[in-house]
Amino acid sequence: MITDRQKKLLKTIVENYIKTARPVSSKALCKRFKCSSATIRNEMASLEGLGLLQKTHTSSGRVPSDKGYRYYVDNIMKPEELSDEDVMRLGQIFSNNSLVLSDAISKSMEIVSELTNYTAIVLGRSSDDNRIAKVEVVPIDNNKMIAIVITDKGHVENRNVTIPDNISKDEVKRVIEIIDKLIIGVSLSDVAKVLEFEVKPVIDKAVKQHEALYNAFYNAFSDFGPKQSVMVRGTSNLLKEPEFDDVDKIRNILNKFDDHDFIRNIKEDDDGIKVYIGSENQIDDDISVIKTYFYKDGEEGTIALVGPKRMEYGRAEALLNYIKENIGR
Amino acid sequence: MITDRQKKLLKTIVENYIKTARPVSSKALCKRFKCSSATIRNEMASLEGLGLLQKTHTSSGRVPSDKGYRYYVDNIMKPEELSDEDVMRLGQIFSNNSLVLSDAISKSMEIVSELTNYTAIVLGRSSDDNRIAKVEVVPIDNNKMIAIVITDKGHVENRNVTIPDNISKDEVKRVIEIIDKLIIGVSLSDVAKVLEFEVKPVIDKAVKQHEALYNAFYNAFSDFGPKQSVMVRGTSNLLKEPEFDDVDKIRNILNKFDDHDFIRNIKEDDDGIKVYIGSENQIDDDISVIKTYFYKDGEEGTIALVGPKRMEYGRAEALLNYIKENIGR
DNA sequence: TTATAGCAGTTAAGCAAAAAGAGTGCTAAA
DNA sequence: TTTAGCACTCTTTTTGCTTAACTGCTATAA
Repeated sequence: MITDRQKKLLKTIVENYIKTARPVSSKALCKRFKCSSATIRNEMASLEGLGLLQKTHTSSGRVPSDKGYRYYVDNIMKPEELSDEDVMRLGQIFSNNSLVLSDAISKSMEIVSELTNYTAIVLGRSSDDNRIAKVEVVPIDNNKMIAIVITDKGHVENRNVTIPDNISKDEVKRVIEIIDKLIIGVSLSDVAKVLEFEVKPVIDKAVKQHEALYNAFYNAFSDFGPKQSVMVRGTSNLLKEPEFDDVDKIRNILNKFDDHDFIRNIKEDDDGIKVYIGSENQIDDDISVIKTYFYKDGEEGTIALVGPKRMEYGRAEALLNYIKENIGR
Repeated sequence: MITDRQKKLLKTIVENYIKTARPVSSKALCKRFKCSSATIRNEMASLEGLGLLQKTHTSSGRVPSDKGYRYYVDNIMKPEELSDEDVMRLGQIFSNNSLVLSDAISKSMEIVSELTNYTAIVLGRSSDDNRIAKVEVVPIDNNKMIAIVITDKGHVENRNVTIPDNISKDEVKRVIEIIDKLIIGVSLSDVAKVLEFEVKPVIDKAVKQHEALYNAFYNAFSDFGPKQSVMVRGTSNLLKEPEFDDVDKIRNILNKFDDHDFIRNIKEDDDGIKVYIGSENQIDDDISVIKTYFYKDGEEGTIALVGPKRMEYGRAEALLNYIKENIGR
């Protein structure tokens, strides 16, 4: 078990290290603990024995281990209040309610990245409970139409439809009517299936140039599935931190940020705010990721902050929490 | 004036340096020029006198100066043919014609970034010749509607409209009818003005709760102006090049990439393919930018590649050219 | 003129040794 | 349980030295 004094010591070391990025020496803590450096050293040795602290080399000061950060996050850290400035900056975004949800989230996370110097990630997709409420087809010229699909949750997608030559307007109109009738109420992820197995047979019977026309619409509509949008902002902020002063480390991290397949894996399904410290995430041993799931109006996804392991966990959590709550209005 | 042999020498040095990233020594060129290193040294000294070559230190081999690269790009380099692989990778994108134009451009530039290891930038906006062709308003629930605006060029934008409480459906309907009637044919950048000076007076007269309703729609519609979308992809690719092995340099460059206001300034209005070498661009002295303007169907913008000054200019130009031509179909 | 061989001079880069500084662990005493 | 003191360890910085890679220049040959 860990004593109260050890707990306080761990807290002080973690917070000191978060602030300064330098190993914390026993001497530096004498005043605060009103005892000699030797006493502190004894306690530090105990904490190291428990695996909560570590040294960067034999004669260095102490640094929290991953386990130490974990203990700090789980047992010591208290929820933090946002500063007035933080609230003010973010409030502006959410008070503008003509913004589409995904834009509001992106913008607010951009601001959080600025405020914290961490990298902000937003993963979004339309959730499976989006059902097609309306299909609108607008002709642009003889060969081109815009197909717009609106779901019951207010999600909008649009695609180009290229109409092959030598097809009468009537036939096009008939195809649109057929699709419109059969596709209303279908979930976005089922559109391709419904087109193939329910719409196609009807078109085959009712329309002359059925093959070409069907294909034109199928191409446009078949990819409404669960595409995930990816936003990564403020990568350079993160690199200002002193632990990222090594070219290879930077390259490695930026490679991951550039790899959208990798970033998509950051997806979080847990509704709480989760912290992944150092080796607990796949980015880098010096990095922590804090993230949470969100859902609103047929749009779901993950918001995440990527910072140094020396992250201000309390503040990061408060910021994510604020955004999450504002997403839910 | 520059002699033929000097021209050939400059060409060899530039291309050699582009390949190896190491200063080119006189000795290394003996074989190719069938003469002694001393002869090469004399010629190198002349080229240095003309400002086309420079040394990294007194006893180093030669490296092209900015002026040297410029001479190479303007007078020596020949247009390059794309390799079959390049064409194949890019062709896939443009053969899929249900992709919205902006997606096709983004995707193809992403691929170019992969192929070249340079950073790809796409700046896009709807051009001023987009006129509103259709306004569609879809109710989602009692308080929320989605307003969709489609232009004659096929551009689609959507916004949330939050309807204040205690307003009858009839009034909402009337407002939509008024807006729809007056806004058709208006250019996107004039929407805010038209709403204020033409639509508002009509609504004021015809509708009871005019103030609140007008504001709801104005908020949604007032920002259709020239917003510029920004895409930056493959930043980490660029950093693989050996000249970016310095942490401060990397930080400086990434800072610029993260700063979307800065990136927007990369905008190019010239229809040709332009090269900005080293100090000619604002990013970094070791960087070159190659870019061009594009326009298609009411969408305009800039595509750019950011690479080391040691860029394969011919190939980069060919790639941009290919994409530009395919945008124009 | 133009090209070449030879040589002195310059610089970067790598390596080892030395010196300084920051902290620790351990022991013995309070 | 706490503390003072001291030996020890490791990092960081500085310095000098050596090697290798080039160049510029000069004198000579074609």
